[in-house]
Amino acid sequence: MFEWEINAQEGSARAGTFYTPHGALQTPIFAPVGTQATVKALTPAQVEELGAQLVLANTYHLFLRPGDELIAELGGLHSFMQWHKPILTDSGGFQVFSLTDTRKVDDDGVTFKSHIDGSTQRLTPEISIRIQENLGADIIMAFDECAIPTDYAYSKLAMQRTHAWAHRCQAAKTRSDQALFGIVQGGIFSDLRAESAQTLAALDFPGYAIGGLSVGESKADMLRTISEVNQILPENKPRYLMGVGTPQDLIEGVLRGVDIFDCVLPTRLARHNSAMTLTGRMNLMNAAYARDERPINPDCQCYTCQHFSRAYLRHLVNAKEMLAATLLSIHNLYTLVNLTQRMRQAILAGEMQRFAQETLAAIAASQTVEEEV
RNA sequence: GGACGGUUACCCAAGUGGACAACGGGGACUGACUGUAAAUCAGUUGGCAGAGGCCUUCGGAGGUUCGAAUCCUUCACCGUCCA
Repeated sequence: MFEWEINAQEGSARAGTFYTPHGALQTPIFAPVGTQATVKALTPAQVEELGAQLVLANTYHLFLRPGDELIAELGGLHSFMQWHKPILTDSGGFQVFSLTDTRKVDDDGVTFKSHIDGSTQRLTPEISIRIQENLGADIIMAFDECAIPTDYAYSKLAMQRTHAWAHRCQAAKTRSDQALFGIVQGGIFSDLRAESAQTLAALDFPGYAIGGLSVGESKADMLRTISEVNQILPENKPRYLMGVGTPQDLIEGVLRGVDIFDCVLPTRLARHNSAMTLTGRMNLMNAAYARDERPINPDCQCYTCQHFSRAYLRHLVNAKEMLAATLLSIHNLYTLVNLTQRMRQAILAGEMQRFAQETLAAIAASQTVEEEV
């Protein structure tokens, strides 16, 4: 179980297969985020139809509501949410970072105020693992501390804590049918990232995540950090870049050896009326689309683009109809999932460099146009 | 025919002598969003100029006043009631 094979490699880019109890992941992949055991606005059938192989859910949210023990009692997350392909649960570490005002971190763990009812809650590596074992995902994440990536002193402290917690997560883990991934931290600092990657590599996880990026640092720092970390992480394990991202980020990530991505962007943008394309975003609220009969992207094969005009989508968005969120979520997720599928094909065919160059050039060209306007 | 009440920007609606280009909603327009406290948040919404600024507005016309969306006269239209 949790065997990882590299099917093809071109430069640092890899096409691989990761075997889990709920099926094999053909990487590179983009995983839709379903924080509360649902990819917002979509049925599992729709998520599957657009080509997603893996869905992410969240420890913190499901622990607070409806409770991990309840989900275990009901047969686990797969059965509960009726998603029968692989699931990854995040450890709650990111909430430590994002719930800035209501948390207290110490070496043992984190005390939170619940965003739902204000009650005081506690997460530690052991509690996070217990929750994730109750949820029953195929891939579970070590409990980590994410920090503001440009603060050296704090990044170092958070990194050290993350390492100690990674040990404790391994020790607390009891199920053998779940793969526990370690998370590299260290902000944008080369020495910290190197230390973090080496320390975690020595712990021999079945997979590794790069955390703490795309949270405010520059794009150059993010890309440099990904390269540095992946040079150290073992090649014979999958690598997961957490919380990324945009089409450009996915291409740049794959070029630097990333296998798995997740991001809320496609589904959030969809609910906020924006359609993603490889070359930019389209705000469907804009009056310019009122009479536009074209699909969002004439080259897109998704359900939304195969059936609906920009004019109709603009109407749905404008009228605040729920279907707008569904159709835009399908399109946005398809765009990223399809991009990772095309990158896999390109790597298998030995054409990834060319594909990346062409696509990145098109993205750069569209951004230049926007700046001139 | 008479008595009251009303007419404010795209719509609803506050304002009853100076702090009013005019509260607040809605609508419209625009922007942001990267391991989801997010179907959210922010900005603009009389015209002109790169800000201070200038010009034109509160049903129409006229008047009082240093000054009017606010007071007076009159006309128009809408509503309720009495003949």
